[in-house]
Amino acid sequence: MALSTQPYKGARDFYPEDKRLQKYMFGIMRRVAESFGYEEYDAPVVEPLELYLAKTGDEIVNEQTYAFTDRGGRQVVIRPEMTPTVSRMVAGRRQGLAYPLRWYSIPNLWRYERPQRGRLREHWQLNVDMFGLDSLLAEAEIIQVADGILKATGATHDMYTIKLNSRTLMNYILHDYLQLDSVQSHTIAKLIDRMHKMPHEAFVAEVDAVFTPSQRDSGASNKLIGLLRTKTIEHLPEVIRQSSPALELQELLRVLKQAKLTNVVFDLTVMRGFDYYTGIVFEVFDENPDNNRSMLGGGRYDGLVGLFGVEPVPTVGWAMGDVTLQKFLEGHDLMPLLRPETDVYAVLIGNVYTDAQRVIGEMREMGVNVAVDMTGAKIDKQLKTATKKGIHYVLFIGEKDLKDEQYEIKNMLTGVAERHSVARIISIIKDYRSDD
RNA sequence: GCGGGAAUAGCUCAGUUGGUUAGAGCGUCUGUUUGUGGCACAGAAGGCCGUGGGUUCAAGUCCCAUUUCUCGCCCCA
Repeated sequence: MALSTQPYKGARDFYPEDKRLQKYMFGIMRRVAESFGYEEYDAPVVEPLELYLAKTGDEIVNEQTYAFTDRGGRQVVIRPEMTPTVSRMVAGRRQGLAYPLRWYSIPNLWRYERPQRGRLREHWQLNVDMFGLDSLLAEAEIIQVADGILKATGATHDMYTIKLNSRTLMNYILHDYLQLDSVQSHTIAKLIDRMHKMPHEAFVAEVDAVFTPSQRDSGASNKLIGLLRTKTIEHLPEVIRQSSPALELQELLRVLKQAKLTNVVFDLTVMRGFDYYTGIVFEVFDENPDNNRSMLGGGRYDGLVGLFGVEPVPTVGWAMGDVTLQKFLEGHDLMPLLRPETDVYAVLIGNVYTDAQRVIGEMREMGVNVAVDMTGAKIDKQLKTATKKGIHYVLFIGEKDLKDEQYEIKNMLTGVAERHSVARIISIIKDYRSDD
C-alpha cells in the first residue's frame, strides 16, 4: 500500500503559490493593524482543556476540538480559537501592560468537524483586540481596522456591509420590552442567529412556539417579528429607542459615519454565536450573492479577563479567517498577481559556475534574490526552467560576459534583453520590484 | 454526529444495454546538433479504473462495505 500524498482531512498543504497568497493576505493584515498601533503576539498551539471549559459552549469543547491527554496525564486541547488565550496572557501581566492595549495575532487554529465550503478543520485567523478601554471609541477603532484591511485588498464599500447590533439592546428587548424569561430569551437568540437560513414562515412558527399563549395574545410574538424587520434605529418604538444601549448604538453609528465608513448599518438580527459578548456586536458581510456570508465578526466581551481571578479588563475584539478572506477576494476579482520571491534566474553558459559567484554574490548582497542554474543543461533547457518557475528575469553569465563585466539581463515577460553592468542590473531589478 | 453527489493517466474528462490488449486534450520527458524560453514538428513514458468484498462465463460499468473529496444539516473560530 503506497503512502497517500494527500494532506490530512480538512487541512491544507501550502505549495509555494498558495503560501505566496497567504503571505500577501497576512502582509496586508499586519501592515494595517500595525498602522493603527497594534502589536503582534503569539502563544502555544496547545492549551489546557480548562481554559475552554470556563467560557465556550460545551459542544465546542466536547465535540469540536482536538483534545488529548499528554504523557503526563494532562488534558490538553489544540486551540480552536484565540480569545481565551489572549485573555489569559493579558490577565497574566495585567498590571505591567500599557492600556489601552492594542494587540493582534494570526494564529493557526483547529476544530474537529466535518469540512464544508469555506470551513475547514484547520485555518488561520486574524485576531484584533483592544483591552482596557470602556468606551465606544474602542469599538469604533477596531471596526476601522477591519475596514482598513478590506480596503487594502482593493475592496470598495459596495462589496461588503458592516452590521452592528448590541447584546445589551437585545437583552433589553427580550427581557424588559417583551417580558421573556431567560430560557425563552436564550432560545429566541439562537433562533434569530439562524433566521436567515430558514424560510420565514418556519421562523415565525418556531418563534411563536417559544411564547406562552398569554404572551402571544398580548401580541409579543408579532412585536418581535416586526422589530426584526426594522432597518434603522429611528424606526424602533420610542421606548426602545430611548434605552441606553440603543443610544449607544446610535452614537457608534455616528462616529463611524464621521470616519467615512459609508457601509455601516444597524441590524437587529446580528447575534454572534458565543455567549461571552457583553455589549456591541458586529459582523461584516460579503455582498457577493454567491458568497453571502459573514466574513468577520466580533464585539465587546468585558468578562473574560476577569475569569482568571483578576480585576476585569474591558475588551473589544474581532476575528477573521483566512479562508473567508480568500473567498471574498476571489468573489470580487481582487486576487493579486503574485510574483515569485526569486527576482533573477542565472543561466550559466559553459563551465563558469565558480567565476559567476562573484556576480551572483554581489547581487545577493544588494538584496536581489538570485537562483542559479548549476545543472550544466543546455541554454534552452535552463530558460524553460526559468519560465516554468515563473521568474521574471533571466541573467546570462558566460565567459565573455565575465571578461567584459557586462551581462545580458532578459525580461521573460516582454522578451526584451539588454546588456549592462552588475550595478545597473541591480538597480533595474530593484526598480521593477518596487512598482508593485 | 446526520444526509445528498462524486472517485478512470500529473490535470480536465470520455468510456455504448456488462463483452477482447482502457481513450482524448492539456501537461511531462526526449529529440529537431550545444549563447536564448513561449511556437511548430517527430517520438516516448505514464492507469491494480480509490480500496476490499460480492453477483456473473465475463465488471471501469451492477450490488454491499470502506476511505477520500465535495455540497448541505447540526454547530459556528
